[in-house]
Amino acid sequence: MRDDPDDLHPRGAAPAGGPGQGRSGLDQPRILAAAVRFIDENGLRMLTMQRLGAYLGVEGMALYRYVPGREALLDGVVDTVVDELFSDPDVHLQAHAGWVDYLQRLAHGLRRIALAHPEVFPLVATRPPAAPWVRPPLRSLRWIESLLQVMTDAGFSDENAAAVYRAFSSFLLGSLLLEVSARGVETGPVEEPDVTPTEDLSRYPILQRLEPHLSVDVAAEDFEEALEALLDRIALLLPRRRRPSRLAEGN
Amino acid sequence: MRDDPDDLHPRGAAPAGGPGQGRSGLDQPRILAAAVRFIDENGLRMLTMQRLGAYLGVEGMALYRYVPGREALLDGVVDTVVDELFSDPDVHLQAHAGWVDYLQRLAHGLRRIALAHPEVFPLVATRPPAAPWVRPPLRSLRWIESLLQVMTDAGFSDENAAAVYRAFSSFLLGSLLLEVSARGVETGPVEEPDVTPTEDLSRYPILQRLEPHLSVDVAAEDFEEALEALLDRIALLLPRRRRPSRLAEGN
DNA sequence: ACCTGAACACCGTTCAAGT
DNA sequence: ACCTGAACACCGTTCAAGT
Repeated sequence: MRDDPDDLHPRGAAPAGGPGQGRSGLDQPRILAAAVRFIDENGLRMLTMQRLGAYLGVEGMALYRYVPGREALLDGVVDTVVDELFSDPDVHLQAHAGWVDYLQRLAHGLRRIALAHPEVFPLVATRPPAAPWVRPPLRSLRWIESLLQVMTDAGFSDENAAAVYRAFSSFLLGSLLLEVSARGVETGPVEEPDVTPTEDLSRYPILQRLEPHLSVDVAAEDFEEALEALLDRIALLLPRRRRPSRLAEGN
Repeated sequence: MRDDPDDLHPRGAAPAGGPGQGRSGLDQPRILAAAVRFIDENGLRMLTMQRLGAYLGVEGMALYRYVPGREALLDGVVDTVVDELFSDPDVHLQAHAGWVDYLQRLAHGLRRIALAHPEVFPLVATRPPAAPWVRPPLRSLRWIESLLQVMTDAGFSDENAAAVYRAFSSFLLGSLLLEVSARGVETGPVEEPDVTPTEDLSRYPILQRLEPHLSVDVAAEDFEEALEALLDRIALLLPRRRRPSRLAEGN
């Protein structure tokens, strides 16, 4: 995934930058933002070059002047959404009160993104990364650098910092994908009122009994608990010196 | 994951199937099995009705006699792959030596499936579940029932059994999707030898320094460790009575 | 400079027609 | 009973032509 925004709009040699550049004000960032909104509103399956064109008041072919093709468009959508982290006032590349605070803010920032764009997140989760050491969902070189920086500064070895990045990615990927996929089925695809209502549950008595417990939405609590458990586990990697006690505190 | 569309043929199989019901021996299970093999060999992006037809020695439209459409075909592919759990000699619905053994075998069974079908797994992870309480990747009612049965039999409350199912799903989803996506980029899409070799790493000094640690494949070890940590966390949910000590032991 | 019409190869899907 | 040819609506993509 490209992380260099300059690479994305290579408009060389500053053009006439006045208010009226082009009739429709088409533009790569504008197209990507429109694509994100389109997916949010209509679902990924509805996104087609021609429909996105119409959404922007233009024929589909016009987009090819700004985007190399559909695949690149999807990559751009993923980058656009992940880059919202940079404008999240509660998440900062630099300022933080220790690695625990940093990872907590980062995790919550990514959760906000996933919940704001539930139809986009599966794309964030499954698009093949650009390099083997880029792990979804934190697929931005700047953020990976930042995380590794914070962890090594906090006293983690290089190896452990890398392990933390992997474990953190795995946690976020699992938690958030599970949450958006559960949310997605609530507001599911508008189907005919199933003739076989929810499949025959009578063959699964335990499932039937626990159904209330399984249907209740405790995703937020689950996320907090799993995050705390992960942070505790990470803290155990620190050299013995002065490991912050993280058992039972109230965040 | 090939990108050039020539020569998409089954590796060893004769096009005409078994003893003759119908000329081509077409059949829903046979079509689904062929689809799985096709995706394994050519990647999900290459799967089209016409190519799958050709793969089976038939025109694409012939498939519509056995499968309602492409979406249903993909659902069937997911089910087919997950159902491999039933024929895994190391995983059993009933026989097991306690819940820890059960969850360990189940986790490793799903990991084997993910690694055997890395191109299918993203589908297992992201297809919208049929019901809100079905969580990927363990999206089989029989297995959900089995897991809940084992956990409640082991003394977990209904509520905790449900929480275990969610936490277990989240762990598997994150770990396995991360692993197959990393594996997928190793054997990535055959691209032109990037002119900008791996993007400009010089702007990310920590990333550059830790690159060896990030590139090394320790997915198996990471999986074991995260699984052990999860099992420890689950054990804490048990009533105080006689909780098996699970701190520091050799699997 | 920017957009559109027309064209091409391919897709999913339906259905009458063949065997 | 099972498969195919032909047809339809829609895709992604290219490119000459319009403005």
